[in-house]
Amino acid sequence: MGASLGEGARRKTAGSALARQQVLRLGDTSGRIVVLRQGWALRSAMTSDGRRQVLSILLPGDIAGGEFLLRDKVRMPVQSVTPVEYCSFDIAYLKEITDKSPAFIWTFVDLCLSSREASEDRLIDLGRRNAEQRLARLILDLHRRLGEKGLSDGATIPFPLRQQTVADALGLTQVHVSRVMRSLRQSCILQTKAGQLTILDMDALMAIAEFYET
Amino acid sequence: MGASLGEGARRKTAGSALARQQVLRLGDTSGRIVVLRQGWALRSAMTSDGRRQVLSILLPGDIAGGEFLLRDKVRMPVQSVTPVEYCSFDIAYLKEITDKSPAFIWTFVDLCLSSREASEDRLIDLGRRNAEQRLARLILDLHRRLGEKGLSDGATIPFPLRQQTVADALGLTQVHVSRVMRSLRQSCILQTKAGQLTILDMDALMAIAEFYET
DNA sequence: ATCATTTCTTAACTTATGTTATAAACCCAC
DNA sequence: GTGGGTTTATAACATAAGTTAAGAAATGAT
Repeated sequence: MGASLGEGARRKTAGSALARQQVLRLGDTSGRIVVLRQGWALRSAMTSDGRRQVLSILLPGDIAGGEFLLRDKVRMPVQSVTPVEYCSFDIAYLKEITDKSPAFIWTFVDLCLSSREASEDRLIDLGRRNAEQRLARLILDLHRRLGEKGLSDGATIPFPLRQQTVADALGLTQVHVSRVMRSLRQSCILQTKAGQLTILDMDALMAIAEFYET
Repeated sequence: MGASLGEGARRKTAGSALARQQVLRLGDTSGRIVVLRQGWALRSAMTSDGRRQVLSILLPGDIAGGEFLLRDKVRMPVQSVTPVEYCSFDIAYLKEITDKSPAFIWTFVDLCLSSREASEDRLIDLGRRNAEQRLARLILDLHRRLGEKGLSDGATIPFPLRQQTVADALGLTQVHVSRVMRSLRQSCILQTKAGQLTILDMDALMAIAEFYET
């Protein structure tokens, strides 16, 4: 499972994990900020009766452990989708940095706020949009984020997510995700092949996602 | 509409509004942090086809404008439910404070993170829980928050929300909220009267909300 | 290549929630 | 207190999404 976290007071550590591993376990004592360097991961929660809700899909550069300051235990576990590489900082290290250059902390506040915005956008999706809209928006969001990181190839993006994972992110079932994907494929809006997803009709996808009309 | 915001560079201003007024308008230039002092308010978003999603229900002491640092325009409008009183700080003022006592900023970071946790909890509700569970959790959440602020009377809390508002918060319709409330009333789990809500059977409500079983 | 496992597809059927409509209850201004 | 607007209750009906199940396709290990 790669170099593990929480082994003493090392300022900065690096680690890696295979696909489908728990990277941060529920209840782990963390005290560290984890940054994903390579690969895809999920931050998710389980309900008491075993349903899963994916809270965020993590791409390279994203911060995995966000609760570090609020609580000493990991509340939302993180698991790898693909093989991943990550690094982590001790929180004490972050505090040292900000003591030296206080302005830096605002970058960090921005990060917190923008992750809140992201989760509120998902809230609107789950509360007020149907399955097709939710899927369209998820794909466009991934397309944008991957593009910003130089990880997309035009309209084609890597897409390592299982349908069950997409379902857990969108508050749907795997069967329904399959239905909606079929519909989008049959409308020639998108195409999937070998872990890649291609947007064939960006306008149509954006229309479904309500990215146009005011 | 009370003393308005953004009238020059005043460090701190106070204001008030009647019930059902826009307190922060979409697109307003804000640059200020608004703290609710009295009354209830809503932070909400609209979809392009006019559906509303309530992102958070604000109680006295809560921060209304959260986007101030990320963007100069209000993205999620805030409207009063009851008559409200609020005060606001210029962001520059916050920066001054944190320059003087840098440790204070961590309180602020905590605030950001805990509001993200709150919205992620809602995300789990909307993605993976049914209408009855969502309503039970909303009521328990309000009961807890009001209790912490000394605004509840044992099992009885003020409840100024319209069913439509509850529906917009839970991703449901007003009609369905009415149905679920009836069911909870008929099960003698709760009671509503004159803008007050009383939890008659806390155990049953917590069981529905999945606050027990692991 | 072959087998085992996982994931995806599809169909038939069920259900929770949405929609529409109407009447009753409530609230407030005069 | 009366009257008009808002909010809630309820019913009948519609539909998006869930459930279950079984086979096909993809993936991974040997």
